[in-house]
Amino acid sequence: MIKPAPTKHIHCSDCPIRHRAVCSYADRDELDRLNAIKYYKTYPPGSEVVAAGEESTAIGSVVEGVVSLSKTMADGRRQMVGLMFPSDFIGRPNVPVAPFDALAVTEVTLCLFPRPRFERLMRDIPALERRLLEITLDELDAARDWMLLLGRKTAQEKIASFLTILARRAAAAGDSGGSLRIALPITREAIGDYLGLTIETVSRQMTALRKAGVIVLEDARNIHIPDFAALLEAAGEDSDGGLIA
Amino acid sequence: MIKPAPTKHIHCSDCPIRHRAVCSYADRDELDRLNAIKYYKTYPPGSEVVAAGEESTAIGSVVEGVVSLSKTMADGRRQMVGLMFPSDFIGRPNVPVAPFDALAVTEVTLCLFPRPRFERLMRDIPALERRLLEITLDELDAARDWMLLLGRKTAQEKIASFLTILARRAAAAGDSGGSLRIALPITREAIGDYLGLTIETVSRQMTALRKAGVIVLEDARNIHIPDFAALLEAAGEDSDGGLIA
DNA sequence: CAGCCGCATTGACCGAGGTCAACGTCGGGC
DNA sequence: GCCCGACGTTGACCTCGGTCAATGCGGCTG
Repeated sequence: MIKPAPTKHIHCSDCPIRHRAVCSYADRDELDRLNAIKYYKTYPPGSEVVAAGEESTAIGSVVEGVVSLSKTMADGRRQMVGLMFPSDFIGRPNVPVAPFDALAVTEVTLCLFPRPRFERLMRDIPALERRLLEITLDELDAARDWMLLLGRKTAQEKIASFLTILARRAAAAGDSGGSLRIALPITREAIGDYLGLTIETVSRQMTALRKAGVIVLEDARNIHIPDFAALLEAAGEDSDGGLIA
Repeated sequence: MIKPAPTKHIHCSDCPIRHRAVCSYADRDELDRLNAIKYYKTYPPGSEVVAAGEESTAIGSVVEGVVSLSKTMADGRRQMVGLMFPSDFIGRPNVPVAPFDALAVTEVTLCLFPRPRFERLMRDIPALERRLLEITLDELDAARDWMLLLGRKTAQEKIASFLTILARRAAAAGDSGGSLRIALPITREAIGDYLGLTIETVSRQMTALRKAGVIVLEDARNIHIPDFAALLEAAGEDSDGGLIA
């Protein structure tokens, strides 16, 4: 059994991203073992990573692209329940059957570990399990914010909130420095599924925010934000939270 | 350091409930140590367990009563993001400041552990951490179902879904055997906060379900369900899921 | 017992957002 | 270049659920 060591980030030697779950512990030998058994897989945009109810044989993280997790009702109504960006972790340990669809929104590359192997490592390495708990708790927090958005915010507040999330993510990814620009990775339909709205309402509220001067639409997929505080205001959020908060 | 043992449920000797997180590992000595440092605290109905943004000094589980977790916007709009029943775990390890209000809905008794002590034990006992990961993953799944409900279901489907959740919980708690009766633990206002609706809409849709014969209102807080399949149908859920599913 | 307060129900009305349909725009293939 | 299909925008209309207000219904206290 591996002795737990103080958590510390280390890059997998041959991997383009730092896996949030897998690479944040300090045992070098284990890292090498992990590197040996992982593999990459690429999905074209729009393709299915796993379908709801299907058995998923691998667990891993997003290297490049965007993956949406969504639930669909019998009559076709759909709600997105997760939007995963590079370094996000996908797959539920110990439960092989997926409770939602995972779709490649853009072209996607995943870094995957065979499920049984990953689960055994998780059992052997407490630090890995600890990291996974952290990630899951973060996701639960995000899910709860999302519930407030879905249950109580107006269409315009939903759109503005969505944009603040993307803006913060872009800022955190190091795109800060220049003026604030957001590249929307997803279609209006996917935004609607994310926010519990129709495409028409998404479109109308984007126009409304543009006319109010809160956002500038360079084109349909690229947005400039002249005043982040105004966007926060429109999102109905406590104005004290800055761009990084 | 404690050797991880196969997960097995053991009752804390002097505790009326089986703590999902704390008591599901097999080391007897550790259990005794845990028992030694826990304490009980009771809250009157309507009182605050912790307020959003406040530091929470303890972590533990519900022994008796119901606790709601909810987020509030600046203008007073509120969305419930969790409803905790006996044996549910409350408090986020490693993050001392609560991101939501926790309110005692009924009279509530909690079984608590001082935060620093609990966190140290978590680090020492991998099985405890593993159990907590399981719990958090379950809550995340529930949160995602809840998102589908908030984002895409009609008012009537929301009410019916809420009743199926309570019915399943009641059945799982061993109330099965007789005919299906639900005792609503919360007010119409709290139901509205749970479902993203107003009290008036909650009331109207309850009436509508009653007139449709799906439910029978014994009084405002006690509901009889003559046909669970009909309720599932009204909830817009895949009919294949039975009462226990 | 009266009076009151908190909770629930019901009705009348209205508006935010869904629905249906037309149109614009862009990009890729023949 | 032309056509076609995917994506996005805009308009007209309607419906579901929110808002405001009145009423009912116990339970509790003076």
